[in-house]
Amino acid sequence: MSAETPSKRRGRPTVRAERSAATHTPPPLDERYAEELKLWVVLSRATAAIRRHTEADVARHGLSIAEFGILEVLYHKGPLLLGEIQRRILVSSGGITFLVDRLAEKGLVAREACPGDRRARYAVLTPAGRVLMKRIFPGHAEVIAGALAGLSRDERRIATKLLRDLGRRAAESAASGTV
Amino acid sequence: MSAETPSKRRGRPTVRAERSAATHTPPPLDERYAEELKLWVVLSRATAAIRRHTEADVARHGLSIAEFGILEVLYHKGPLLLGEIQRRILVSSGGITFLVDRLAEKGLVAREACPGDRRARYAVLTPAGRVLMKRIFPGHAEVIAGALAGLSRDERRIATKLLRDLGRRAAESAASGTV
DNA sequence: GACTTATATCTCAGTAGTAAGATTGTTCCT
DNA sequence: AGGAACAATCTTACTACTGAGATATAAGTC
Repeated sequence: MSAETPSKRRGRPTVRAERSAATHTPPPLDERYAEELKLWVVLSRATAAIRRHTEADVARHGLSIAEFGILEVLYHKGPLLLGEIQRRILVSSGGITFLVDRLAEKGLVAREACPGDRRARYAVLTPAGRVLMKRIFPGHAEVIAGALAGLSRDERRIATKLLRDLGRRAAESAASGTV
Repeated sequence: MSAETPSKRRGRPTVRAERSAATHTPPPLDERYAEELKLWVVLSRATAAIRRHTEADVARHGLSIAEFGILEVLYHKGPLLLGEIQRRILVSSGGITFLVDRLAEKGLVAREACPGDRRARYAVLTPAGRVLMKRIFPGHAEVIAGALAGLSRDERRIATKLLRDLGRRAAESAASGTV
């Protein structure tokens, strides 16, 4: 309910709004969960708005969010099995193969055999990948911090706690379905 | 940092973890924005977890989230111009055409001419669409409420306020790019 | 050691969505 | 009225990603 872009609405006769309102029979009373629905709306919207910031930032370097996510996790955690990355960045099994392929083509990531298990492959950052992350990660962190600047430090702390609880519980009650 | 699925890890020799940790040179100090990054992580994760609930629910009726979003906004607001829907559910201009086409094929939505402006089209719920929403919306609201049950009523209220502020500000500072 | 079950990744077909530009229509200005 | 500028939707080509199944490997059981 706050997504209305101001927009000069030049070519828009006012007939429309009236009509919109006029023929509408009021919704059946689903007031019961109004507050919950509202929370879900603001949660989705906030996430989408911030994601637009992060997408725009990584796009400047020719990366998608998912690609950047892989680079970031490798940058901070070191070599990881493809499946481990998959669980962290929440992408399908086919997706992780595809994404690592593409990062490999770009020369940012390489696959390495896993000594103890010949089914498994590690993804590792190449030197070029590491250099790239070193160069762009700090700016990315700044973009995120900027996008979160609508809250004070204390508010951010509270939000973090609430969202952690919320996410944990929601993930638990979602049965089975990761892949 | 909490996405590790427990998983019985039967076929997984322990060699791997050691190696992972061993060859990893510690990340350069990006402690500066650690709290902000954390908030962004829990925010994304919570949203993703809840979205999985909502997706699973609407999929039972053969709908995608975007399709459901259109039906819902029409259900609650009455006929709307395609552009208005687009701004509300945050999809590209091509996307809204595609989605309304598909809902029209399913017989849930129809296009109607706009009396005052022949470029514009209204989307309206067909009787079948209205019946469907009447039938499935309450259950959907319940699913959402259930997914949010990790927070108490007071916590939800606080979260709503914080997220509204956060989203508003983040949307403002994202220049231009809606389409 | 053969068999069953589980795991890790990959392949491939299909889907949902985006982005850029085309088309058609509207308003403003002279 | 004529033309410039702007707006709403649609078209088309493309991309990222999903999901089901395939392949190869591993571990536990008898």
